[in-house]
Amino acid sequence: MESIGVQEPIDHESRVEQGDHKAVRLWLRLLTCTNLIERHLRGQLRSEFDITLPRFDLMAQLARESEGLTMGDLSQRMMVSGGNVSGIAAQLESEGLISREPVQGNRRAFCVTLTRAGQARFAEMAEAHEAWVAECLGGLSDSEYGHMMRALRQIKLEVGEVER
Amino acid sequence: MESIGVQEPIDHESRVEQGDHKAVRLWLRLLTCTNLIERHLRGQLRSEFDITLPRFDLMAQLARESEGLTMGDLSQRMMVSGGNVSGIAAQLESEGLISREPVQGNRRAFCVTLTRAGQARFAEMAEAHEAWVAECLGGLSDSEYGHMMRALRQIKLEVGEVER
DNA sequence: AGCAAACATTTTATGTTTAAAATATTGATC
DNA sequence: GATCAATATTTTAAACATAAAATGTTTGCT
Repeated sequence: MESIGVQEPIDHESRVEQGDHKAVRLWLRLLTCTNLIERHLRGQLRSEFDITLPRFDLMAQLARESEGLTMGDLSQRMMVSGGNVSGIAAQLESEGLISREPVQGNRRAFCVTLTRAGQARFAEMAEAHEAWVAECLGGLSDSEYGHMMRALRQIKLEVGEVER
Repeated sequence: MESIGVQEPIDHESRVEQGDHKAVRLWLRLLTCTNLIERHLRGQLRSEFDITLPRFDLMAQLARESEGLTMGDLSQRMMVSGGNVSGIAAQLESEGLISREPVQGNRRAFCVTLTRAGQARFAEMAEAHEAWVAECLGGLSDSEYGHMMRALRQIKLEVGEVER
């Protein structure tokens, strides 16, 4: 095991110099935080359930839609490329956690759903996942939570504008 | 959770339940936001300077340390694995943007620095980068900015505790 | 019907990222 | 001074990610 950054955590954010702008400082802190949590969740999923974050993510999307989703839907919701979804889905299918069946009336598309085994497996994982996230983010007050949610919504809108 | 009584009050149960959902919602929003910005910056760096985000990040770490950094320092500060830094540094070195020289007194380590060309190149990119970040995050009020910075610092601490 | 454009997915090539094993060096201890 | 653990880096294998080309399918248009 390599165990990076286990000791004294020197990261993006703590090395920022005074000359850097407010926005950059916020961005680096945002990035650091997200990376830390993502790394933690990835490690937990791996050690507890021997699954990767992208595979968990795909299953989570399906768990919200009992009717199933097409590959394209998954690509959109997971915000990754179609080719990527193909690969991840192929693995989950080979493990028997999802199934891909033809859609009647459209022979281009597949309808992807969780198998019975996939549902059971996901239920276990989701409970643990929720607890891990709560450990990381549960310490915020209601007010802090509200501020964060509002600010993030605004940021999301602004990035959308910029991309246009 | 403590769960002292045999019959748990419904509102306590549901409060916990709700709290957990809250944390997950915040996490998903945080992740989405960060990914959106990261994707934007990655695209801009690619189209404007034909460089990837990890390469830019490595150069940014070096730009802050005129004395240079070892590969291990870089790994820690970039929060990526050592093997990853090896690959990225090899590319930047072959492009003449960084140099890696032996450290006197420690034949294991390398001292990595920006070359003259690397400094010039980074200066250009950093200016554009700051503007792109400001486009995404500059719309927040001072108060919102402060709330975000405080909340993120707390989250960072909590994740650190959890990892221990 | 014929044909072109759009759609849904997979394949391919390339590159990033990680974990783990491998290599080599250093320092401490006996 | 021999040995062993810690350190610094590279290499390897597997998973993930993207863009772009390829493969089929559907729809609309004439």
